Amino acid sequence: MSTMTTASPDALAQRLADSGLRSTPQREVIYDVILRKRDHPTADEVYARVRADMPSISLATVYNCLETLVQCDLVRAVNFERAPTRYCPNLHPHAHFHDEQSGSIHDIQLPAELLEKISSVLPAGYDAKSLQITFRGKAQPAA
Amino acid sequence: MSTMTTASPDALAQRLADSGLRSTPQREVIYDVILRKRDHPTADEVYARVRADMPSISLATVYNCLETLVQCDLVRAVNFERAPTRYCPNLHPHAHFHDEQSGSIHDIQLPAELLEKISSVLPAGYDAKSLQITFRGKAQPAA
DNA sequence: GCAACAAATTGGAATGGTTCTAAGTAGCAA
DNA sequence: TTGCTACTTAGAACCATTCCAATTTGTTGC
Repeated sequence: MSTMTTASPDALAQRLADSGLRSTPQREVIYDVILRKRDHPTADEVYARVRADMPSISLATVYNCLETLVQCDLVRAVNFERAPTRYCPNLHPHAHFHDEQSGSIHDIQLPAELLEKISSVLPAGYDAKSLQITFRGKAQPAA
Repeated sequence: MSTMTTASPDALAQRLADSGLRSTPQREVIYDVILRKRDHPTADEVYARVRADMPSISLATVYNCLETLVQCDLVRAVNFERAPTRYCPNLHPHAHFHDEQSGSIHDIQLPAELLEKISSVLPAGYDAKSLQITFRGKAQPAA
């Protein structure tokens, strides 16, 4: 199926190959760690999780691999304020809700219809390649 | 008139007083510099502009004063990716368009109706205090 | 399998925007 | 004045990230 947007673990080698890159143990474990727990870890958090499986990995490699995964469109990098970059395995278009109390990030589904409406506010001559929508506030844990 | 959202230069002293803060020459000149040229300068750019009027000011003070102005809701701080924070004198709700070629930021007016629609996608329990919308792409200079 | 080349990883140093700190200055209150 | 507090200042510290130079790993052609 060619239209899937959430890649399976195997997709990694393929995507890398498509870009002329190699599938390495480091890239595999990092990708795996991000898919396993579908939250929004920072590079440091990824580093911590990966070291459980691969204690010898370096932080520089974590940064390098995350950058590679972002280039290959396998994960997305998101920034909130000036906090450390977070990495997001959700490749569908969506907004983020940043909970100020807990610091946690929640994905917010966006209807395609709304995305169109938002893009349509751009004046002529503006060609948007990407759109980032971030809410900030209080989120009560869902019952 | 109590509903104006773009403050006049005089509003500075009032707003500061409301928060129990003093109006200082440094705060005045920084606020003035930001209102004068309505773009999205970084702290460094503000520092450069302010030094024309007040050569002895320090960068730390520029950061301090900008922070104060943000607290008093006289300017807004906006972040793009991990680039230096920019300061925005436009207090109306609006989106930003980040032109990848020139690096410049353009304000995009948002209809109130659209803002409501966007906020309405939040599930129950999510209480958003602020909303940031950023486009990224190519902008042709308007004719 | 081996040489040769390219890609990837590594630790540590460097970078750069921002914040912190401790000292000095300035304005207000008794 | 004497104090008190707010504010400014220079420089050090911070910290996420990137850079660098050296090594390791993988791949390709023989």
